[in-house]
Amino acid sequence: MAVTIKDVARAAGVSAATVTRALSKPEVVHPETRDRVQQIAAGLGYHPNRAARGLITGRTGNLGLLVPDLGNPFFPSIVKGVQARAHEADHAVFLADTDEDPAAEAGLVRKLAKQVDGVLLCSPRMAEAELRALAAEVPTVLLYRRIPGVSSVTAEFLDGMRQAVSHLVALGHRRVAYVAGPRSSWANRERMRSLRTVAKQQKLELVETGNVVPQFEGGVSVADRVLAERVTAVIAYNDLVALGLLHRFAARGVAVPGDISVLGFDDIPLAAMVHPALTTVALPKEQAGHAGVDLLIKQQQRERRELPTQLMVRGSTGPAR
Amino acid sequence: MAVTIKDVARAAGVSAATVTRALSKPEVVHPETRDRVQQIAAGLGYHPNRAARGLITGRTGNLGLLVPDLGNPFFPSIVKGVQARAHEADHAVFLADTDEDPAAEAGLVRKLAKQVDGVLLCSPRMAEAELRALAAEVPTVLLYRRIPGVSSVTAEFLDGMRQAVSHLVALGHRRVAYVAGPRSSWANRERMRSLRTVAKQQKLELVETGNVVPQFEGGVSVADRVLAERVTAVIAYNDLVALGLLHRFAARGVAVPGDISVLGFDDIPLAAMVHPALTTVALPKEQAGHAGVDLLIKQQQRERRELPTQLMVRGSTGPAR
DNA sequence: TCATGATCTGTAAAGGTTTTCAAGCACCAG
DNA sequence: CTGGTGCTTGAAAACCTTTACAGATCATGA
Repeated sequence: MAVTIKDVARAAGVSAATVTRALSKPEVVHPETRDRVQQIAAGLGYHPNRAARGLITGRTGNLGLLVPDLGNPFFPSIVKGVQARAHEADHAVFLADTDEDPAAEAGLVRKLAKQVDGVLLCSPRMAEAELRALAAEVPTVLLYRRIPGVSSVTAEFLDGMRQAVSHLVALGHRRVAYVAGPRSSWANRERMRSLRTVAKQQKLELVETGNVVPQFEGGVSVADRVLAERVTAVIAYNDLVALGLLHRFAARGVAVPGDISVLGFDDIPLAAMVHPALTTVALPKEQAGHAGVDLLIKQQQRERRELPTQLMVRGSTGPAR
Repeated sequence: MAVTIKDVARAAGVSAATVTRALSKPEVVHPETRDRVQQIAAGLGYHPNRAARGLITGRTGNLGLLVPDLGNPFFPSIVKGVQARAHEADHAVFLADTDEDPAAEAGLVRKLAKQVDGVLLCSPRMAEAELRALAAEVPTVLLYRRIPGVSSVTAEFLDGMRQAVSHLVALGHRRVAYVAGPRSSWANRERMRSLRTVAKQQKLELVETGNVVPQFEGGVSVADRVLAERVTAVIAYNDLVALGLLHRFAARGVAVPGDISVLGFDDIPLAAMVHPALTTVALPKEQAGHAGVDLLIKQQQRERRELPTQLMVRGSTGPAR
């Protein structure tokens, strides 16, 4: 049913080898033959079977991409970026959603491993040792996580935090809360660390609450505790949590930014759509996807790329009360 | 480098055939041999190369999934559903984002075709004839589109619209606007048709505006035109457009639902997070993904499944002014 | 003891492609 | 006319599995 290289060969009156060459190394075959073969291949709608090709070349033209939760709009943006760049490079992408289950991650990767030239692991919660073992089996690029000896794409968290804190300090805030994300998350540890450093530098008093699930509900659940701390501003682990805070504040009649300023992290598309629009530290998402694919395709091992961040000032932050 | 069936065979002192059998048809090999082989395979971390297997069995264990825009939260939800069910059935999924480009769709599918057992086409904008041609080449299931002779999963749009309109009529609305989506979209045509039918039945005066891009910006761009129509309620093509309306209304100081009620379609996660929360017709998303995968895996041709819809009444609709 | 059958295992072919190697051919210089 | 060179092509092997077929072993019943 499917048209194979033999069909083309027969139709063109040449051998399979010539067909392959006409399509992938056009310069080595006689122009006349080449044109005829190409024409016939196109006419028959022939596309090489990539699985068969992969078997012999060792390169499948496929990439694997693991994300923890497509429900968080941060990740679809990354997927979009990966997807776009992979497509440009004529690669297809396998997607797997681990549903925030670290235990499932390694297994999923190993199952994919044979079918791909490499995998992009997005914010994996996996233990470092396991991650390292995995990276030894399959070419791996980490997105938004960094461990020694493995390629990664991250963002300048420290600089992002600095922008955020400077913004708050300039608005007169002296005591702010941080709503922490999952303890096992590298991103959370990194943000926390950056925030502590910057807060100390800028003499900002920090109140840490959490840890919450990195979702809307997490923000809702911690909002009242934040209010009880009598801070004038709150920085959330990510935008989804910030939106949860916003939601609960609105329900309780707490004015934003009048009574309290709210600052997020990620800059998901949503952040600009709500009222008040969320001030947030924008992380490169599609670009991270692009960079990750580039690293993988160029087979660059142990390469680190750190992309810039940008504070997006919107309506949810204002002068301290 | 990768461990193949031969490695296992050698280590176990048996032939490759026995290894295959020990793993996929355990009942036909001697218990003792079977256990030994299985143990060694596990120890070596052997996983059959699915590409090679696919070559001979004709089944790859892969599914293709095409979506128009991951930036619209409606689609990640579907992807999540597909992904989850596919994984249960031990299938991997190829994801492709066409970026709302109908021309790219067919090409993408054809490139994937050889590597998958079937494709899930989500809301394709492709012309019906082309879609039909494609379905003849690859087992195909349409998600949120219906054409004769091709399996599909859709939702009860008509019933959803009836719920929505009844809700508005009960609140005293007599004249409402509909913001239409892309003209080429089947979903838009379907919603439009349902709405017209229901509006006539319930004596609701309908003002049609649009067509807008099915995104936040689309809603923003048409909001003022909607206000100029002096309607007391507006139904948007989808939630993203509704959020755009909400945004622009808030910016202009138009009270929702005080001055105008807003009703969406889809029930994306976002809808419940904004203020006022969006009243919307919930479409099954993850379930649609599940159903689609089931149809594909069971190889059911020309099967139609229509899932129920549910009006979610939230804060954005209220009594007519 | 022999034939029969059941149970278990190995050999070889197949699937679609790429690549290595060698062969065929035309052309040129000697 | 001969040997060499360069271009173009085909045959065959290889990639990793699965499966049809046949062979081997063993026990059973006659």
